[in-house]
Amino acid sequence: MAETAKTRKAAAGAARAGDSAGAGDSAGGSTGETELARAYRPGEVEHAVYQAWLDADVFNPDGKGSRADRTKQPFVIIQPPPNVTGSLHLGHAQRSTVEDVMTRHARMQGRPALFLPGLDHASIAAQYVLDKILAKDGETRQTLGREKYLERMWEFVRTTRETILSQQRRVGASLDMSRLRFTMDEVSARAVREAFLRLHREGLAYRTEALIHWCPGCRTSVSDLEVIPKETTGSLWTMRYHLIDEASGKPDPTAWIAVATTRPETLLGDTAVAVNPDDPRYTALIGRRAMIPFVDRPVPIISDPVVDRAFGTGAVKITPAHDQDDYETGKRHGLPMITVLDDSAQINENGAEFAGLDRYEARRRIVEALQARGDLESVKPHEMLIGHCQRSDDIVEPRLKTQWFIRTAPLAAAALEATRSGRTQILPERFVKVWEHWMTEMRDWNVSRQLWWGHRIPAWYCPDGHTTVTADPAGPPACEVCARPASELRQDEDIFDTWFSSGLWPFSTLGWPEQTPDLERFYPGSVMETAYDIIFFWVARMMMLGIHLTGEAPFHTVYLSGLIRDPYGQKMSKTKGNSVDPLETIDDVGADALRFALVNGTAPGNDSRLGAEKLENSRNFANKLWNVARFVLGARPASIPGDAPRERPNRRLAGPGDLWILSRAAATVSAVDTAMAQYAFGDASQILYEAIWNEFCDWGVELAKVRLADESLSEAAREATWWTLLDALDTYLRLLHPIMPFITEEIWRKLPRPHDELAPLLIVADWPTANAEAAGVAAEAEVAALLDLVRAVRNARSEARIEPAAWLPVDVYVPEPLGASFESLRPAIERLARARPLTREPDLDPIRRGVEGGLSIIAGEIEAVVRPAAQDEAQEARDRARLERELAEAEGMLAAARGRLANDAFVSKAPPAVVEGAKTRAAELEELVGRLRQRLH
RNA sequence: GGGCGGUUAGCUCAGUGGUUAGAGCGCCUCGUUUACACCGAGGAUGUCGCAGGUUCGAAUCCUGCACCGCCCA
Repeated sequence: MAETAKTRKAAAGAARAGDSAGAGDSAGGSTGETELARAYRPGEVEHAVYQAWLDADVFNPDGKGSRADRTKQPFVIIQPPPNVTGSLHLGHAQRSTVEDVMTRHARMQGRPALFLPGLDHASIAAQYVLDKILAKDGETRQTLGREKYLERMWEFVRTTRETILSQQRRVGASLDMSRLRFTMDEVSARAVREAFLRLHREGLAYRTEALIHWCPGCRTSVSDLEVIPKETTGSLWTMRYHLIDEASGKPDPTAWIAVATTRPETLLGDTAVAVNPDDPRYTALIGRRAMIPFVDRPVPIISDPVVDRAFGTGAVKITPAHDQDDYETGKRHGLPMITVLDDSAQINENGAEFAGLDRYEARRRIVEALQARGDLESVKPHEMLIGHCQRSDDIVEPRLKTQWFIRTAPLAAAALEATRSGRTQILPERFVKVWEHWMTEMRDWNVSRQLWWGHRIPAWYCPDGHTTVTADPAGPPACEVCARPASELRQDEDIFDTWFSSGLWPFSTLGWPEQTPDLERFYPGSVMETAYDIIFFWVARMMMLGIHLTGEAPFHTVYLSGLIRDPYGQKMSKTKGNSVDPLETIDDVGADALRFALVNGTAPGNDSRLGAEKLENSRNFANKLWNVARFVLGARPASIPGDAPRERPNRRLAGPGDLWILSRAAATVSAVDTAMAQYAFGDASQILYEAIWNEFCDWGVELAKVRLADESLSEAAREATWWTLLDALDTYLRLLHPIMPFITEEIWRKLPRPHDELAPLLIVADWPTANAEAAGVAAEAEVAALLDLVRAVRNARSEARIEPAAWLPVDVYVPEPLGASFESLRPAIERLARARPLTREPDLDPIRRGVEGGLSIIAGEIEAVVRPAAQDEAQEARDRARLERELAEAEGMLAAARGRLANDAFVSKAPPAVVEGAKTRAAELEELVGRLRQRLH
């Protein structure tokens, strides 16, 4: 690429062609002319900049444009793979941004930085979406059949995949696309098979019949986590089961036991009635039998301490095949387990005359029939929690199924140990408690899904019921128990829970189980960034499987992001219609503004709201940066040729304002470093916002303007000022680059480069180090004092309602050691305070005596008088009011300071530095109060 | 029921024991000083949810309470 070649030449010290031509070549003509557009137009910049990164091959840590130091610890973020079900929302954009900020920061620090992209097949979600699409054509999964259905899925996924990847590019994510992984590609598939094989061999994967959560809509089992309990008002029906007269073996029409239930239809599967052993009401009935209506099944009346005597009648029906508690009770008492619901939640053949009915239709008819028989005692409204499918919102039914499970106890213990020992750190820390609780309570993980889109479970069964598990995609050659040939074996119909492959993600993406160079080098990764709502779903599983299968925790830091909400605090969702499309936003305000808005004002783990206002503010910030760059580039002294390599500012020739700028920039570097080290990206963005806007633009540039235009200064001095602006701008661009990569890159490429700058692009340029020489120089405090003078004059003028354009005489007393700085900055102070003539008095008296008819200025130790052309009484009164207000404020603070110092406890117990500070403070206030009083006398 | 978080300016939010509690937006006054009106100058606005406690000192730490939200059962 032309730009790269050119800058390399420049780096070698050779003269190069003008910036504008070089930039124009690669910026798609947007910057063909030397001048920058008046306003920043992201649409004209972003594509070209992204292309420049791609062309330079800098996203790949080993790419030809990479400047990574291979001896440094790599920085690795494996991106949480978005679902291929549709398009990305703001939450994705937020996460991509945060991940990208970290990656870019590490890259600029010279570390090999890998930000690995991926996509998740999301079985259940994808099938849910595709089924809806198919339904429009009157098709269903079943009518198409497995093979055709999967063809359609791959077709669907090809399109969404492109959408998602292009969105990632628009956001500016510096993903290494050469390492893109999909959870359904062969590398991932191999990892899934191998992981399962190992777990099975170790007895950590087992197959058993157990009660699982069944979603009739999705026609699959789902894990505990995918069931969302919802508060619902249902009914509590109390019905009578007639006792069996053991003599005749028939139900006694006059004797019954009343049981209460919220799901009458399950009575078809009842195999017992249970009471509490300590419940005197029922002691006599224990051991007798009751008749289940409609199915005419005699069942025992058993006693079990789990029965809550206070619930309903104190006697409960037991349906082991359709209720979690009953299942446990059934196992304890050896009760038969009768399934009465089929896959679609219709009553099956065990349901007598109700067979074939939907569960709720069956419920209605059963209640009617009970009432007709006189066996319905009562119906009451009942508040309860009902489990809904996370995906389809159908009411989930507990059902018996033979499924594969992962034994989680040993895995969870190891994961817990990793966080407790500090090998993996969870941020923010408050989530540790949640994590620990979850990890200690976890139940075995049901991984079978009766779906088609996903990794087929690599288990084969022979007619004798033996199980053979293999990692060979072709299947086993024969049953490993009885050696029956492959032709007689049948593969498990089910697929794995998507989170099973997701749990392998940190290493399957790097080629595991093969010991690839990537795995060797990039595993374990650095940071896992994700939203806190999938800490259990995903982080837990990555930790468990990662530690178990690789022996190492998959990352050293888990950074949990908050959720993005709309301006009213609502979760964004497409169905609510309040979701914000990241691409539309980028079209509106640019990717950088979106990124800034997503990071600014956020703290790790805290939800944040995003609305038009914030986006606008961010856009304005981008524009501000653009314009200050425009100014700086346009202010180049004529004595510096356009293609001159950059020089470090000459500190001996620089003015106090210049030193102030450099000092502030150095302080910003330190502050940003501190924030970045704590993952406080919101802080970093705020620090930069304030440094660039409130310091550099509002004061630094304004001071520099005056010097640049000052013909009385030497050419070299003016050049030093300009190089100072460039130096500071360069520092700010570097610091801001991780958050706002496009605009900073675009501006940076227009800056003259120093001879020793080796980076062709900002993205691979060095992260700044705080310049110790520049930090905290004495000039900074002196300039700050003089800027206070300017502020005080402006304030007084404004409060006195003097027209801003008027130039007014100002007499000022400036004590030492501020004199030299004052003289040096005099032209700037004149201009910024609209003070002319600005007369420096050698001592205070003439100032104080001359107050009559003027505005009194007290700025620290500097005092001044502003003389309006013709001061009227009203103006004088306003000025007096201002001073009185200032006096009252100062007196209040002085009283507080004195009070503190009068307190012996404070003086004796507070750290000496604090006491010292308070003394200084009190003295200053005393002084100020004295001055104000004098002015007001 | 258990846990976590929140409650700070009109709104949205920063603020991990130390001067006078901040920002953006909004509000008021003023402004074509060519970097920027996507701007500039100036200004007003707070019982830091409530009640106790610890401390020389509390928005910040502790206890309790209220309200809002989330997670888990």
